[in-house]
Amino acid sequence: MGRTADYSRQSCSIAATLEVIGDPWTLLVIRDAFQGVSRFEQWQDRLGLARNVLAARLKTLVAHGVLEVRPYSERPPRNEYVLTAKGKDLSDVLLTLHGWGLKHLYGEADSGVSFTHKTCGSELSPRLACSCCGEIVKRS
Amino acid sequence: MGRTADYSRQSCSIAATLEVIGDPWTLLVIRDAFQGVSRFEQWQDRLGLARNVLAARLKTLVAHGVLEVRPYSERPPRNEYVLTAKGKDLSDVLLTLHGWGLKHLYGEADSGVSFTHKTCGSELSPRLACSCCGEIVKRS
DNA sequence: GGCGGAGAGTTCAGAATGACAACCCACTTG
DNA sequence: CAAGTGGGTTGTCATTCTGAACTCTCCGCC
Repeated sequence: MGRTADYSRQSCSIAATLEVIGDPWTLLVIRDAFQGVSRFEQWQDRLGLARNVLAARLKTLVAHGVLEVRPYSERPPRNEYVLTAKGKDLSDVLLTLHGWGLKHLYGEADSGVSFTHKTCGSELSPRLACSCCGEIVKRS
Repeated sequence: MGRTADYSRQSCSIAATLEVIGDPWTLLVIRDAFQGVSRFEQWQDRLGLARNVLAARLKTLVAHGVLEVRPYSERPPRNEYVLTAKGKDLSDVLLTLHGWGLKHLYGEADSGVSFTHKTCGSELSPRLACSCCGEIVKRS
């Protein structure tokens, strides 16, 4: 479902990740999930995407263990979708995308969403650090 | 071109970033660019995507300033595509995606590609740090 | 000089998705 | 009891992707 592209022969964890979150709208669904959205109608209102596409995206995210279905009413059947631990780990991806967009697309301003680093209080502009030695990573 | 989805009304730097790199194949094109691929035929061989789609992706990446065209032959006209500074800044995005896939999809092994942190020599498993205070970011 | 081949695309037809709108079902509220 | 709400499903139509063939320009070779 989703993308027509078939990344399967890549055997690469980047391709594998894109297999999960690379469909159109998927990362925005996850972004909104981080902002507390958990119901069908809320996503539909905020994103304005087609309902069948949203239903399909939620289904595959659940299938991949990124979201979890949590029924909050039996009759009529009503579901909430909440991030699993696996899903919450995608915060890094979102923050990195946000950081790049902020730097290169919005000229450090006016980004719509923003994240603040609670510990130091500044607008978060993330860098990658090596989990082994803690040093900020530079590319060669 | 690419995705049918229209993110434009989102006014969010995540959506804006996805507008640039969210099309199918685009991030894999960039991944290969980091691994030294710079010519049409090389991408086509490695990714196995349709030639017209590759042509379209290269064109929009150039239009967005992620790649730069560099002719290396006048007659016949032959172009190379190389990452700009803006494009190179996407390394963080790739590394983050890689890290997530490694952790959640491949169980810390067998990822196809790998990145090594030159300074400390270990397999890189990146964390986000606050560029202001250097602390590893935790989400709330 | 003519032939085959490489590189970088472009141009089709046909298949698979995504978009949009309408519809359905089970309550709930006025 | 009629209208509204949440959460979808179904259907049709437009767009995109795929795959394969075709172009164009040069290069090397016999």
